[in-house]
Amino acid sequence: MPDFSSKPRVRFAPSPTGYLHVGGARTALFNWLFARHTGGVFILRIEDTDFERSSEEMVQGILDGMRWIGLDWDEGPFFQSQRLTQYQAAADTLLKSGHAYRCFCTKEQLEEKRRQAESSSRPPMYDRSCRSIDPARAAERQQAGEPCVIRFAVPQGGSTAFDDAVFGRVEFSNDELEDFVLLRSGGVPTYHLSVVTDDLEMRLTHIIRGADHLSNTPKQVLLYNALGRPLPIFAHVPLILGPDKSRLSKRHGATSVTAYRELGIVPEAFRNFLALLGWTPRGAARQPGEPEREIFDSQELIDLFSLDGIARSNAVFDVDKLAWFNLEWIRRYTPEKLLPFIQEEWSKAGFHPDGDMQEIYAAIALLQPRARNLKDFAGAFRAYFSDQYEYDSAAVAKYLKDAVVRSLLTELGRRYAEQSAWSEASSESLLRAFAEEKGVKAGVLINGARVALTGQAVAPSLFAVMALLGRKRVLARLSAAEHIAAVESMP
RNA sequence: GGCGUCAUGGUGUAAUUGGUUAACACGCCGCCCUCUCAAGGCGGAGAGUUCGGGUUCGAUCCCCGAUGACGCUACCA
Repeated sequence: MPDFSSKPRVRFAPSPTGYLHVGGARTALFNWLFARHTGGVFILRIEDTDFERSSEEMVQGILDGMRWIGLDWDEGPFFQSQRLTQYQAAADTLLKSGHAYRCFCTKEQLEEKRRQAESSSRPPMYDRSCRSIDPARAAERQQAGEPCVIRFAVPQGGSTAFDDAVFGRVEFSNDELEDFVLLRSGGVPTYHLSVVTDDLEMRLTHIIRGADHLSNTPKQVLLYNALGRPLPIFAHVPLILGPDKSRLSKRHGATSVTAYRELGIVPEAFRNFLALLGWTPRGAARQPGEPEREIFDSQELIDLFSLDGIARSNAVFDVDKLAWFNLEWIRRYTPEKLLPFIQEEWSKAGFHPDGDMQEIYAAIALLQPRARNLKDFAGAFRAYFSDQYEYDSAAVAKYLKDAVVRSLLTELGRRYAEQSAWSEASSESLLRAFAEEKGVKAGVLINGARVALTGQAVAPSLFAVMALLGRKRVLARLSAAEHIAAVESMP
C-alpha cells in the first residue's frame, strides 16, 4: 500500500493525440472530484511519448477543455517527453534486476512471427526468443550499436491479480501476458513503463482511469512488483458509448468537449451531465416514488462524490439528456453569469446588440426561462437586443397571413401612440378593448403582434415583451406591421 | 482467435443488497394552465430485469452455461 497517511494524490494523464474527448473529460472530472472531496492533490500529466501523433496544439485544446468544465490542477502539467531519462533509468534497474531483457528482433521479424503464429492459430504473442540471450552478451551487442528494445520478462505460470475499487478483484493468468516492450529502440518508453514510473514518482495513491485499461493493469502490477513498490488503488471507470452502443467516435458527431461548447452548451450543464454518466450519488436513500435529484453544482458534486457510486457497465451518451441539463442550467444562471457566454455567441454570429447593459440584462432575464441553448440568443432572440432581426417565415405564415390583421396591428400601433401610459397592464387593456371594438379575438392580435414585435411565433408573454422593448420600439415595429408580408415575400 | 469486463423500459440510473404493483430522471403521448412556446401541474404508454438452467418457500440480486456488447491482445496511449 502506498503511504495513505498523506493526502490522496490522483492524476489525469491524457495523451495529446487529439482534443479532449468526452470520455477523457469524464475521467478528468472524476479524478478532480475525488481529489477535491478528499482534500487530495490533482495532478495533470501529459503523456506525449508518441511524438508523431502528439502536438502542442492538442495540449492547449485539452487544457482549454478542462478549464471550460471548471477543472483546475494542483501540480503540473508535467510532460513525459521531458522525463525520458527517468524512464531509461527505470528500464535499467529492471534490466539489472533481471526483470527485463534486451530484444534484438526487428519489426519485420516480429511481424513475420506474428503472421506465422496467426496462420497456425497460435496466439500472436512474442515468442521470447531473445530472453535466452546471455545478458552480458546482449549488453555487448547493444554496445556495438545493434538496435534493441527492452522487454519485460513476464513470469511464466501463475497469475497476477489486483483489487479494483469499481470492478472488484480482477485476476489474469500470466501466460496471457506477453513480454511487452518497456523501452523502444530509440530509448523512448512505452506506455506501461512511463505510467508506472511516473505514477510511482508522483506518489499517486489512486489510479482512476478508463476501463479500457483494465486489461493492461496486470502488466503494470507486474512492474510495481518487479520494482518492489506497493500498488496504488485502481479504479476503472466504464466507457462512454455512442447511441449505437459502439465506442464513441467522430462518426457519432461531436465527441470533443470543445465541440459541445461550440454547440451552445453551458459548462455547468456539461459537467453535471458528465458526472452522472456512470456515477450516482450514494447514501441518499430515496423512497420509492420520490424523485431523484439530478441537478448538482460543482460544490455539491464534490461533496457527494465517492468511488463506490461508479457503475460497472458502459454508458450511452444521450444528447437529449444533455440538452435538458443545458436548459435547466441556463435558467439557473444569473444574467450576469450568462452574459459572457451569450456574447461569445453574438460575436460568432457577427451580431451586435444595440441596447445598454440595463436593457440587455432585462432581456436576458426575460428570455432565460425559455432558452434551451446559448445559440437561441444569437438566433431567435435577436429582436430583443437589436432592430436587426428577421421575421420567421413560418410564423408570418401562421399569424400574419391575413392583410386585415396586419393593418389592424398598424392601427393598434397608432392607438398606443395616442396613449401616454406605458405598462404591461395598460398595454393589455388597450389591446383587448381594441380587439373588442374591431370584433376580432384578442388572441389573433396578440399572436400577430408577437410576430411583428419579435419575428417569432414563440416568445414570452406579449405584454412583458412590450414592456421590455419599450414604447418607441413597439410603436415602430407595429407601424411596420402592415408591410411585413411584403417584406417577407421579397427575395 | 485468445483473454477480460459488463448486461434492469429507447437512454441514464434506483431497488434497504434474496421478499416492492421493479422506482426516478430524460425522451415520447395526452390533459390542465394560456396570448404562442417552453417551464410547471396532472395523467399515460413503455422493462418483468438478455436467454436457459440451477440453489431457495421465494430470485433483478447467489451459482453454472449460452448469447450479445464493449475492452485488451503494437517499438499507440
